[in-house]
Amino acid sequence: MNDVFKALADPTRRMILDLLKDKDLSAGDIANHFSMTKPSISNHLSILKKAELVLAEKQGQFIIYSLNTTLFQDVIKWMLELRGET
Amino acid sequence: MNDVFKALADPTRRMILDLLKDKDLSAGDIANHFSMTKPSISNHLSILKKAELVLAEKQGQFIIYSLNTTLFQDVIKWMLELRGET
DNA sequence: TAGACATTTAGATTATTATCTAAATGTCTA
DNA sequence: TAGACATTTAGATAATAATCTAAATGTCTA
Repeated sequence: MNDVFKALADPTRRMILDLLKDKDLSAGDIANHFSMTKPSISNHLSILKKAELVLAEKQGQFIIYSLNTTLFQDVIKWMLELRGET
Repeated sequence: MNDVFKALADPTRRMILDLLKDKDLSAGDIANHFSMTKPSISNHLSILKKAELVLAEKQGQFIIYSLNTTLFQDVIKWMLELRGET
């Protein structure tokens, strides 16, 4: 779960997840939402992908990213346990 | 919420929260659970305190730390929203 | 009130991370 | 198949963060 927490620690990466909530987007579309270079966004995407918070599917020359919230379950479980809500 | 995510990104700090789940502990008690110097743990505690994930109460020469899970609510809400469970 | 103890602060070092520019890779289409 | 476009990789730099030792601060008690 460490990769997940590390990935969530950066505000840009959390914003990317927020963007993907509404619809899947290409790397370029995502980058266009930020005042940051494409390689920087590409790096953030690779961190999110390594944490399995996003999925990447190649469609021709585009790579379409989508949200994967399955690991949120583990985080939520950990938090609820800390709250004593086993 | 950035401070919360930043605070949660470090495994030592998450372990400290796990420790405090069972009972409140002094800074020294917490430090004794780790193979790290007391100043390092003190630094981690200050980051957790800044994020409001722990509360610190002075009792004589001891400082007793306790878990504060109120902000977890915000994190859980954010995650559920991303999952489309508004 | 001197000394022991608990904790933090200060300052330095090292490791990690975020970001950039330039270049490489792969895909589409005229 | 040449060139345009989408994305990533490589390599460098700068900002953050984790950790340590040494010292300071505050509190208790003999």
